[in-house]
Amino acid sequence: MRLSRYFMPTLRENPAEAQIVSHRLMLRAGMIRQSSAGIYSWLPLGFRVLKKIENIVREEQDAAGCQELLMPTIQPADLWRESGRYDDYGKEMLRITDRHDRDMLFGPTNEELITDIFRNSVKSYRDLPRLLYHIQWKFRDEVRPRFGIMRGREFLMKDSYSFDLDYEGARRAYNKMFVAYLRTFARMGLKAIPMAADTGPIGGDLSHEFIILADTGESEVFCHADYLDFDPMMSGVDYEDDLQPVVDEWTRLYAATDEMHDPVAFAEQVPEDKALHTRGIEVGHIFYFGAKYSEAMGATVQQADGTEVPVEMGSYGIGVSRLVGAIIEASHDDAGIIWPEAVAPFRVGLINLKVDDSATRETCERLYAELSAKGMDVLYDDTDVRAGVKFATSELIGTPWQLVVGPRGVASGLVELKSRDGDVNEEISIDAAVTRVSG
RNA sequence: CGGGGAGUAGCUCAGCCUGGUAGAGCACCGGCUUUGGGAGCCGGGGGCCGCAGGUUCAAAUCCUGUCUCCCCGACCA
Repeated sequence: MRLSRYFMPTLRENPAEAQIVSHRLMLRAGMIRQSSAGIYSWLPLGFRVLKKIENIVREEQDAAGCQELLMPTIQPADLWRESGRYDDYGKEMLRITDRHDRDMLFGPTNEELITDIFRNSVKSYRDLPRLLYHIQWKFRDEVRPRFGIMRGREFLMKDSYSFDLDYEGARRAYNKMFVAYLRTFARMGLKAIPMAADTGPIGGDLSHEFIILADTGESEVFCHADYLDFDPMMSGVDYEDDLQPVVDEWTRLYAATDEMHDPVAFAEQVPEDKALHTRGIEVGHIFYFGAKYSEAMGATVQQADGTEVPVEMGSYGIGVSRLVGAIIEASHDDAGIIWPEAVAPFRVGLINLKVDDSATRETCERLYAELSAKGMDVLYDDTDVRAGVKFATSELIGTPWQLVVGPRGVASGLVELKSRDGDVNEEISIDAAVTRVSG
């Protein structure tokens, strides 16, 4: 993409309303614009990142045997009356009346809807288990939206739902999602730690929040420091295997958010030099809730012996839009965003330092063509502004690689290769640059 | 939902106390100069001063109401 043609309205100054770093940087980099409190438009740059994150989530869900569908944003109130949540949910639920005076709502989540779909179509234990998900916009009318995209009212969420005949089956589904989540966040360059979460009236130990550590996080967290050295990408996971050992390994050490924190257990289980007390951002939540909805809504299957039982269910969420902010919180510096490669809007920022110099321009055009031909996402800064502005913009939007082309280097066949994280900064030949960046 | 703050140009803000018909920097347009880290000079364009009502000869400024946004707290992916 040529920057001269790209819609990327950057801001030099910090908008007054943005307090935390991810919100500031997203506005400044031209990723989002606020429409109203907690509701945002995604501009091209932000949208690219959102899509990349969404696709990683999708690939890992698919790999775990979860099947994608798409449910509507607007739901009928009657389904929620069946589960009893229409009254329980309170003002967070955006209620709408259609022209026929029917009560509708903008879905904050989809348990009722998926249970309705399931009960209408599945009658036999032979059709179990099932694992379904969708990636859809949700709306929760938060009293006080804040932190930009991280705590908006409208947000993009991946939510999966499992259906099993019994607890053992539900546990297998839970474990699949547990492992899929570890891999999903790791692929985005995040260290997400599963932490014990409140299971509410259901009880048991099948609820975990996946938290990434960041000083600006909303929740206070306590965990064993060894988690930071764990490798979530255990090679060749087979989702048909028994995943319990993996889950056990990841839940062996102490990890809890403040609401589940037990200071005594923490002191007993974690040596002082390993005790980590910091803040975190919740990016995922997996939850087993048994027959809560299936019972209320009559989602039953017939067993081999002819008797009917309500299915055992669980739900598994990932805050897709929140992840955009969370990744920035976890990866930035004073100059701007430092994107992990997997989610970067562009892999390479190609900077032409002197657009009216023909040799420089030709080199840039050649690099742009060759990298594009290799399938690299390149943002080519072909605009006629001063070098300092280009560097500042490039660092603000945080492309992992920066290729700087100026007349001085071009004269000797060299360009400058820099990595946004500061690890690489060298002058190399044009051919070598293509190879290095494509690697 | 309780407490606090703010709405003036695309962005950051001054002007308001003490009413007299709208300003700066950045951004934008034109020109000249400059050109490896957010350039300089000259000339321009752009504002129902959030909205409604009131007081006054006169309101961005004073009064009342209202809407919106932000922050702290309680609540949540």
